[in-house]
Amino acid sequence: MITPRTLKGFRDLLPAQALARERVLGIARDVYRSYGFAPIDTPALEYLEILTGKGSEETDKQLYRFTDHGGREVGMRFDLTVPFARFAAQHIASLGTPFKRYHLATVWRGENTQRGRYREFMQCDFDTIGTTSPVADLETVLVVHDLLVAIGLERFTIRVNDRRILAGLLETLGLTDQTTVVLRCLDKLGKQTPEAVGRELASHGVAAAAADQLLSLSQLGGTSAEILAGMEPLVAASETGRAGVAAVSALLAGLDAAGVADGRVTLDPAIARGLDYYTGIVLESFLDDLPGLGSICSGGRYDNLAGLYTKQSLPGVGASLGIDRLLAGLDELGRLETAETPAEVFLAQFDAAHLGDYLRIAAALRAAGLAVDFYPEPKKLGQQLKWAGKKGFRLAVVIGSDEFAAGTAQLKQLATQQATTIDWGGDPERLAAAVRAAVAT
RNA sequence: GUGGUUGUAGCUCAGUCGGUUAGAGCGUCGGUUUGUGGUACCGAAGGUCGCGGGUUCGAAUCCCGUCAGCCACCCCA
Repeated sequence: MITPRTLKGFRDLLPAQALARERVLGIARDVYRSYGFAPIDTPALEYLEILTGKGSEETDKQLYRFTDHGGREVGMRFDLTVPFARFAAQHIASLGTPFKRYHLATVWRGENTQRGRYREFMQCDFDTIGTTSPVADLETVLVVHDLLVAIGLERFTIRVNDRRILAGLLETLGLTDQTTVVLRCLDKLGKQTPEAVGRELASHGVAAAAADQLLSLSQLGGTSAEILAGMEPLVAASETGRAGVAAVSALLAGLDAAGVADGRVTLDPAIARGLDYYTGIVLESFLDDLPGLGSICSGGRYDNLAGLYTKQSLPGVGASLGIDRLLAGLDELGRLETAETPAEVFLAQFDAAHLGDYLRIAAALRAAGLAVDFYPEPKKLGQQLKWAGKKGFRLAVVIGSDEFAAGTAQLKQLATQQATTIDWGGDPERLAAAVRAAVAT
């Protein structure tokens, strides 16, 4: 006998979990579409050379890779952005720019697992390429905001920053070639003390005076206006830095103009992002109640990514919802729905002699747009109802020989056990209309 | 990948200094006069004690390995 089991970091989803995931996927799809993003798909496997060296050394290590039966070096995608860059470079001639796409798909990373951190998980990406317009940056943040609101989150914060601000300071300090290292160090400020980060910077050869300036930039606090004011003198000597500050300032103003509530999006100079390819604005999103979970939706502007595959300039900006991490967080917060059925209506099989009537009724209900589960056995009604209640149906339709004779039906709200009797006179369409009204309440 | 920690019925756990057929609650299934569920009563099923070795007369209990979960590092969704 072979032990049934799954690989480390790979999971089965039971109906309740799969329903929750599909629900959020549907929301993401709807929000992305509402901004005009179009769906695409790409293969799970790519030539290894497409995937390596694009994210960072770390992602190269985490890449699932193998040699296929034809001797090709193959990798499994570890995110959706790098495959998209390849996709864009390959198809841009027929796509035209600007091009907006979304992509909901599974990715794989061979790293160590933890809560909300798996080796196989889904991402919900959306990106706009072919434009450097600040409007695209603004729209990216708006989409993330709308998405988190549509999911039903109330307590979340989107933190934004612009990499050019730090890049400007690094330029001023003559540390441009150490950008990646410095970014990684500063990214830890949420978890480590400034002193510890300062020591780590020093260990990488950053002079104390320079480290002080970097830390003071990253630790700027207060209102967005105060943070912006604090940034200006630090980057005044750098055109790049000034551009970054201006971009963030314009972004915040745009969000305000778009009606985004105060506090939903905050300027956080410490947000830097580990991936090498970001060049402009960066954003991360956190559940206020679970800061330790990490970012559930992150992104930014990357103006050089597609340059690895084409000479054509393809700037891009976008973000990605980590749906499995989000669901792990919602589960921990007790915010996941427990229904194990996608159907709202339970049709009891009361009297086997009326099987044909039940089938006609079920068909009429389905034709009316309702999802209906008809119980397959004429079991004791109590048992059928108990089963229906556990599965999470909203409404039970109970029609026995008495009801058939009288042309009535009992509609029972399973959550409250409240039952009402309606007349349908043997007309399945009338019954369907009544059931639809009952489900809607 | 490195370090730490945990692993007993579907779930949450108990198992005393290693000692005979491993327990509880919840859940599940059946029943409590053949038309109505979440409360009550009765009964039942369900465990290779993660897996594999070792020590021992004897191991769920000790040792080693391995797999998996969690935590930190790392990195990120």
